[in-house]
Amino acid sequence: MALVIAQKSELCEIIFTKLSSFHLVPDSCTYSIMIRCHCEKNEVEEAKRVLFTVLENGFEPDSATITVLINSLCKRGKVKKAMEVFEFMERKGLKLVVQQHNCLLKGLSYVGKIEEALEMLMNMKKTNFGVDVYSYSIVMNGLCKVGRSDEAMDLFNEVVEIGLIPNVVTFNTLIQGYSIEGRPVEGVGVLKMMKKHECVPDYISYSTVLHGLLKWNEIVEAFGIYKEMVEIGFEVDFRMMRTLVRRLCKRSWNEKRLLEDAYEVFEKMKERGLVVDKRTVEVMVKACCRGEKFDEALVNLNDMVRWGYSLKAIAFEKVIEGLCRQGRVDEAVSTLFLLHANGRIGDRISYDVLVNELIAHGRVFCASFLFGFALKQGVALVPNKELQANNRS
DNA sequence: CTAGGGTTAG
Repeated sequence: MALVIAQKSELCEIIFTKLSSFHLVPDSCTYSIMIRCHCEKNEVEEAKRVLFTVLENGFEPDSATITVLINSLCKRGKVKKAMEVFEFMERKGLKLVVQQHNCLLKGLSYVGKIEEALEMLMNMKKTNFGVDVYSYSIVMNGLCKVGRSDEAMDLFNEVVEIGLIPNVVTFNTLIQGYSIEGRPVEGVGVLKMMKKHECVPDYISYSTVLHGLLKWNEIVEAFGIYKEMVEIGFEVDFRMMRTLVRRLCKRSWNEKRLLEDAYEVFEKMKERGLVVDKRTVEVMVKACCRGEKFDEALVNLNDMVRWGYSLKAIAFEKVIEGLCRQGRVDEAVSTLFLLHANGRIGDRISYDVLVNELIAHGRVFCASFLFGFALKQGVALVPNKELQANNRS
């Protein structure tokens, strides 16, 4: 079994053929492992042959063995063959247990025969072997995958009605269904429902909800779920965090309060040492400028240059203009040099704004120096009156 | 103490 798990099926088979030289006789458990071994190698016919050998040797193959075989067939979409095994066992007078029925349910859903799966589920209810929560979860998943979450929800209600206990997988299936159907907020509703059913949402529950909300652009809801995840201690996938930051930034243009939320997620990414791509930084800096948060913008520009990222000049230019507007001219000049350290050249507007702001502070000498510096960089500025006067003197 | 089985995401 260890060899099968380690995917060393060849070795497993060699040992099996050498059993007799150790005077060992395989029993039903050995055969069951061999069936799985062949299934792993996609040798279904071989697996079936082993099953027949088991029967010929007078062993009663136990249900776990049959499950492995049926499951392996179903997983590969060979539902018809699985049915054959199924019927063969019934002719032998062996009744199939709920696990095997469940494999078939999954197989039927997998090949798109969801109606047949539903019919089978209804028949299972009538037998002594019955149905369990796996059966329902499987069919619900089949329905969800084809955009029939309402029917999946009907089945969920049936689960509760007949006294089965839905588990985290049952709920996660519903969440996924709503997500792909474009009803992500109902996924949030399922999360709340779980708490009522005393089922603890897991990482998959939250991630699926968050992914759905992001996919359908429910950004404010998404941030709420993100916060819950952080509070619980789940590490949110960095790609989702990146999307969240960008969308919150975009939204903060019209809804100022969202800037803070965006920054919170952004900071968490840096704190976790995640690679923040330059596009996200640019969007974040842009949003900071728009929200007049130049300290934050500047901190990030500094970080980016230090880490060797080459950002678009516009990110710096917006900060320069903003700082000048606030009269923080020294920091604005520093930002200009930061831009140069980043390997780019400021545009005409940045130099214009800086020169004018320096003059406004009465620092004409600095303004002249900067003016000359701009010319050297090939940025053509139109000198204003003060500068001309200064240069004449 | 005593092998092997079925459900959810990106």
